[in-house]
Amino acid sequence: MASFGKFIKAEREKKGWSQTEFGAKIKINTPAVSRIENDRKMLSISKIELLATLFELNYNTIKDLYFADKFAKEAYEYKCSEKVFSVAESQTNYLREINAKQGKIKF
Amino acid sequence: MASFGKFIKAEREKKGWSQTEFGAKIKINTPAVSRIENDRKMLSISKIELLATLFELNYNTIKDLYFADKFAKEAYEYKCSEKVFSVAESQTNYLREINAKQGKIKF
DNA sequence: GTAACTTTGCTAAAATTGGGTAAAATGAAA
DNA sequence: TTTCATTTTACCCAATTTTAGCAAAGTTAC
Repeated sequence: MASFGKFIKAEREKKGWSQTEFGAKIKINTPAVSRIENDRKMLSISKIELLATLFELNYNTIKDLYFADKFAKEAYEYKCSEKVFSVAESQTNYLREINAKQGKIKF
Repeated sequence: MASFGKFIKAEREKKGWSQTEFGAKIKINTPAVSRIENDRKMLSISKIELLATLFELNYNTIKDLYFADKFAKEAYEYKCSEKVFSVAESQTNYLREINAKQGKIKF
């Protein structure tokens, strides 16, 4: 995946929709679609579920792609090292773990 | 690293500073330090360089830790799968690659 | 040239962010 | 128990960021 925007463009074209047609389905106008597809702006997270439905793809997969894109761009912008994601991953695992424990304790 | 906030607290305590003393050094007040250390708010990215200097640690390492924390929290909040970071990593690598190529072409 | 499609410049409202103050809460020592 | 140092919380705010809108310009294909 080059970017989330490029992914959206490819899926839209697979469906044979113009930017305007696609935009009408997700309730944004053509210029906004253009900016999203060209990575000038991000689509709102609130529309990801509708997007998955329109493209007939798994919601969680799309959501992952969305955040992966977001993180990648930020990591690139701030010149993070390649280690940043492994650190992030272990921390996310830790967060899941302690919150699972706390959930159990409360129960 | 449990979180960036906990990392800051540990380093501060190693130096024997109170939150108030530490806050004076980075020009934020005690309640703000408390929030940052307890992961209620993020420290501004603009202060990361000063932070590295105060803790006598490598700037790029601190910056990585900062973003790793940010990504981890977001990935956790939105229940991303464990794959999100590997996707992000390959995209970041791709971004570096195409921008290196473009740099060369322009040159 | 024309029509369909896409992009850009400028704007705006809403949301987010990182911090402040005042006061409450906590912890340790006497 | 009291006191004092330290930390946390409630409430607030200015600045910034964000996604989108409109109008118009630009591009592409026929």
